[in-house]
Amino acid sequence: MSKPPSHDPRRTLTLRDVSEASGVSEMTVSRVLRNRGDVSETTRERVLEAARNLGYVPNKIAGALASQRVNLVGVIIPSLSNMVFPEVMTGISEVLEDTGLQPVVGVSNYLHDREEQVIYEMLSWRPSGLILAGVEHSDASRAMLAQAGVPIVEIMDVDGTPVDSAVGISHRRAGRKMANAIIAAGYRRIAFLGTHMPEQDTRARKRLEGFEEALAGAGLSLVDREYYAGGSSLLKGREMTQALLNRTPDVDFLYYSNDMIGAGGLLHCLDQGLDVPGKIGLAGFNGMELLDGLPRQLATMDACRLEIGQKSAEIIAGKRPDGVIGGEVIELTPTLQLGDTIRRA
Amino acid sequence: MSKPPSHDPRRTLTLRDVSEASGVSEMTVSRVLRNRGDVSETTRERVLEAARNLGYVPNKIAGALASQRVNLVGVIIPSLSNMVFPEVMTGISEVLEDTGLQPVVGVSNYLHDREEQVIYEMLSWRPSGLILAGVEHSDASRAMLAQAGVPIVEIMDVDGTPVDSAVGISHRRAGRKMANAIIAAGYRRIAFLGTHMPEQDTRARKRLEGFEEALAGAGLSLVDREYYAGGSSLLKGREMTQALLNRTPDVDFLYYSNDMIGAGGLLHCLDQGLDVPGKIGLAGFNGMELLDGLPRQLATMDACRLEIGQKSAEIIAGKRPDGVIGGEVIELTPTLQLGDTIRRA
DNA sequence: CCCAGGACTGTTAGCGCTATCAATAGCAGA
DNA sequence: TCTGCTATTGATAGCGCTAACAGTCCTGGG
Repeated sequence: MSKPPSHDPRRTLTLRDVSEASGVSEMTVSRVLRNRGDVSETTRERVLEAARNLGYVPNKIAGALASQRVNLVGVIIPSLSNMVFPEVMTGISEVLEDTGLQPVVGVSNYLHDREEQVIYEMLSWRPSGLILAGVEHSDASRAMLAQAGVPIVEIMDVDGTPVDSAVGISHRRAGRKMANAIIAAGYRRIAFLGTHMPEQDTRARKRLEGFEEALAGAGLSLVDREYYAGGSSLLKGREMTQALLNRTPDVDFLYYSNDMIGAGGLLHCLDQGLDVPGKIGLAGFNGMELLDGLPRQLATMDACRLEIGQKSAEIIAGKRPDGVIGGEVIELTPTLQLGDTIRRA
Repeated sequence: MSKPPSHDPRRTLTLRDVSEASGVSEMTVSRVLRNRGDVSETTRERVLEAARNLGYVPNKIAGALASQRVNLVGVIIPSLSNMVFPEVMTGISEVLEDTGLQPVVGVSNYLHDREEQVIYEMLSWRPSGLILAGVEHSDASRAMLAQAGVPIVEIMDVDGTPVDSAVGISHRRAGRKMANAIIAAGYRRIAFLGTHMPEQDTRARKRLEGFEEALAGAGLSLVDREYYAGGSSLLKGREMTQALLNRTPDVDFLYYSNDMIGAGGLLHCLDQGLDVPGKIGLAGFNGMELLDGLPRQLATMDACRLEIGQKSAEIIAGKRPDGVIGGEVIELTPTLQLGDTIRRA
């Protein structure tokens, strides 16, 4: 295609190489490559051709240092395999796409220590903003975030005090809402199945807390609970459900901490020929579209993942309509989908 | 906790601030913070305390520019919602964890143009290496990669000519293997259901090509095919399967391009009371553990995702046992799992 | 008591790019 | 012709950090 580069191939190219090849100053090359400032059309073309021929790729490290601007936005999530987060990412990318900002993903594995490291690592690249899941962080993390001097958006959860901005839902309220719907449908012997969550998944815990609160309000309490560790899958859901049903055969509702294990439970119940939702109801959390094709539609609650991603990115990009600068808390309202696993009035 | 910082809070902290606060030179601070070179224990502690009090976070941009070293590894994948890639990421992170390298994810949305942009963007940060999915790239992309001067690993697929190293499976061979198993089980009227993949998913296409090759070798050809666009889900699988069965009721095997739609198809067939695998067999691709709890285990083929991630990271980290430097091609062999949806001899 | 050598700390130059301002040219209006 | 602008290009000075080398001080052997 293009002429082979004439420079020493071992050395990496710099602006100077392009400048020499095109006969203008480095500054002019820089202007052309960034599309900034006035450059005559002829010069522009000459420079672009030289850059193309050489195969020059700018060094953003130097550029960022000189300009004190970095077009990166750090996104810190607990896990990639959770499927919730890829969808949030989609929302983020969507919005950032036409802002010149680029998301950079870090994974904390639900560990606060690990999160702290990732925050430190990210901040050391001086990103234009940081989006991170949850409002619970180590003291050191909060201190770093508060000092960072860039917009910080905590997502997924608004039950707590954010460092700066926050976008999410109230998981406590979500739990209450689900509980109320279940109670309203006449279920009384309700059990919970979910992550073993000492510190792990705070949001699941908050949902459960809200759930139990609402039960208590109706004079009820959980008749049994079953925890598991590790990734969620259909199989896990089946196993847990079987275990629980063996132990407490007379439950009439199974509340799962997420749709995946809920779906597993549903399959198990159907296999057993149980009357769903007549004798036993089920509900999960998350509104996983993925699972739409199951024999029955699992009752669930949408966590507004896409919207959370979008709104958080808008905050970072300074795109919020009202021109607010920081400290904004956006609470979204999850919709309850009764599906086919909670009986209707 | 710590004393409030005494510097102007608007300005971001630099080494100099820590140096002044601790009464040593910037260089010594740098040494302490990077844990490099000899520093007396007392000095070290003094510096660390000063840094902690101030809440100093090093500027890696400056550091990278000065040292010409960047501890970042670019990973470019087509999509996060595919579930295949998160698992690859897990393998990568696992290996990079104790090398001081940090993965940075970019998403190409299965578009070569977009991929080219992401490659350019990533290379402009001068990462220590690049891992990217597939061996098909635009000419410009290949040129950039070849010039980059850092290890490049193309993953998932080895049917093609990699720029540098590659780790993956032969999708063509995988398709053939599956076809042969299906033929051996006595199925004859075989249909394909999968992504509408003009350019989209090259690997799915290669599998199909291999599949059809093997059919042809046995004097067979696909009796029907059904394509879809968009993300895969159980529901999509159901719909496609229904459409295909309506059109061609006498098929005896359904070969899906991935497990998710395969699972949807399986649910549909079971709903319809079809005799699986007696009258009709099904197979997918990917070995999604996620789906393990389905009523029947779908026949599938493991794509070695975790291992691909690990091996590719090892190459970047220079950890390959044999000390090979580059240009290594590692072909992994996917295992066929017959599950419950291909009849046994 | 002197000096080699180790342990520790400091000084000097950039890394490759961009912000800023200066310089030059070209051209219309006074 | 001179002035005042605009359009275009260049020169200079860092951005915050680290590599490389240059001390400085102290210790033990001769």
